[in-house]
Amino acid sequence: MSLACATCPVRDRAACSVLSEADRDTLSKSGRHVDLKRGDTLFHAGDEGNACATLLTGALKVTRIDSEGNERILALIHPAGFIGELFRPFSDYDVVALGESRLCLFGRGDMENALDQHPALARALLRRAQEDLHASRELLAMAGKNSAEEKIATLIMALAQAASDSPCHPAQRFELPLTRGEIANLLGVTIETVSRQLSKLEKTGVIVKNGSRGIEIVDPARLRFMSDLSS
Amino acid sequence: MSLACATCPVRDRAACSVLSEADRDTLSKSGRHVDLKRGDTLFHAGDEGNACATLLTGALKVTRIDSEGNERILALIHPAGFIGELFRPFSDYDVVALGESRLCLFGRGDMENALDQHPALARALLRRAQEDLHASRELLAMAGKNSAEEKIATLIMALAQAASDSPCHPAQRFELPLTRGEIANLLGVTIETVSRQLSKLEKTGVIVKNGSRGIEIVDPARLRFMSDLSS
DNA sequence: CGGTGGCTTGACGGCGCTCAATTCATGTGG
DNA sequence: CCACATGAATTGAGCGCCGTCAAGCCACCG
Repeated sequence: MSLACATCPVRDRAACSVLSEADRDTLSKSGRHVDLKRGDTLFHAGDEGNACATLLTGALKVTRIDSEGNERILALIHPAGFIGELFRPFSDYDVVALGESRLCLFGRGDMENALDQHPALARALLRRAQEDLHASRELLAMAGKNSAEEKIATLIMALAQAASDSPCHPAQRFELPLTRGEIANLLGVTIETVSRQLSKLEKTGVIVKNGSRGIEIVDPARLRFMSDLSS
Repeated sequence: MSLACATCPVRDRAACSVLSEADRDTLSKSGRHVDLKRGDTLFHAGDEGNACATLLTGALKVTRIDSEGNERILALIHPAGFIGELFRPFSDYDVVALGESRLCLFGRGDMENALDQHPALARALLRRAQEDLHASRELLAMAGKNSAEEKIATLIMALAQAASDSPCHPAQRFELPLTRGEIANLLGVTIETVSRQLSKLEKTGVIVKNGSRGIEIVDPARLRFMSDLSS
């Protein structure tokens, strides 16, 4: 079952884009597509990590259950992202779809073989891993901000950026891939605080809410000022 | 100037440990040792990232200055850790020594050549990157905990673990590599809160303070309970 | 129609931030 | 060796943001 790399929505950005046409076709023979809907689990914490995947469309969350039984969201995965701990016997996290998502799934062994045969692929994955690390540190910086207002503003900017097709400026209107509870969890605040902050942003004319998930950014400058990103 | 890999303190754990004796010697010819003392900067944010390094002894912090001019600590590097963004034109973070530290420094070009010639090295670096990612997510989980008590307890456990030579159990006595201000910064609380929490831990008989940096863990079980790590 | 899950809004109290004073540790010059 | 300066750490007092608890709203669905 060969994959249609030619029509892949992330063919220019995913790790496999560094391979030649021929090599990519070879690798594609060992992969397959997987479709998930919101709430579907791709990997369970504790499973043996014998698969990895590239996200084509949709969004995923990486979570862990802490000792009190609370879910903690530790990362978001966007299209072209790579998931899979190649070097641990077990995966440490749950990976769950936040919406309709399509992935390109590979067996661990196949991927490891491909890594050995194609140094360029190893470098591409290394690059991805460093980008993930960067993203995680961004998240850490966001979680460390003192006020809830700052956290929410920063997250909205980041999600608007991710929802945009242009890498340079954020989408003006978009749908939050996360519920209030997930936002709260990610930022380390409560649902009520998230809800209040969003209401305040709407009342002060910075955003407009469309239903519970839709966001329209009315005053990007002020939003950016509130989040004051250096990056 | 060849490096003495044979006596390297992290020769079994660093990325280069996957190389054969001969290959490691070849790589070592292009590297050199660097010694830093507390406060010395290894990389500046904005510098062109044309070097990378493995930490042999000591500890480093990875920081960024936010738009308000406050330092934010985003990661700690312990011996055998690898530093260097191989795929970005500029480094995004400052990397500063927390104490007397020794590193093994390589030029970016040399390292990239080595990566292409030795797939095993690329895989080792990929593994390290995933470990860094894991550590960053641990930090994120810690920063997201609600109470300051939990954060401090978790950090002390983690630092005790890092200070121990045994991978399974924490050191009973050790020196904090961080000042109160750095701890506060890392955890997203204030200096005063850190100080108060440490005093409370001492008053309740969980730890004993030796000077401003020394920590002795008297009741590891209670400390672990307070931090309730699942990992 | 009632039930369910997600979201919003309000009232209240506590944890931690702010501001401020004091103590401690360290190094420097007389 | 002491006096002093300097910076870090500790401790206290007061207040504000946000967490907790609770009630109500909205959309969707059986």
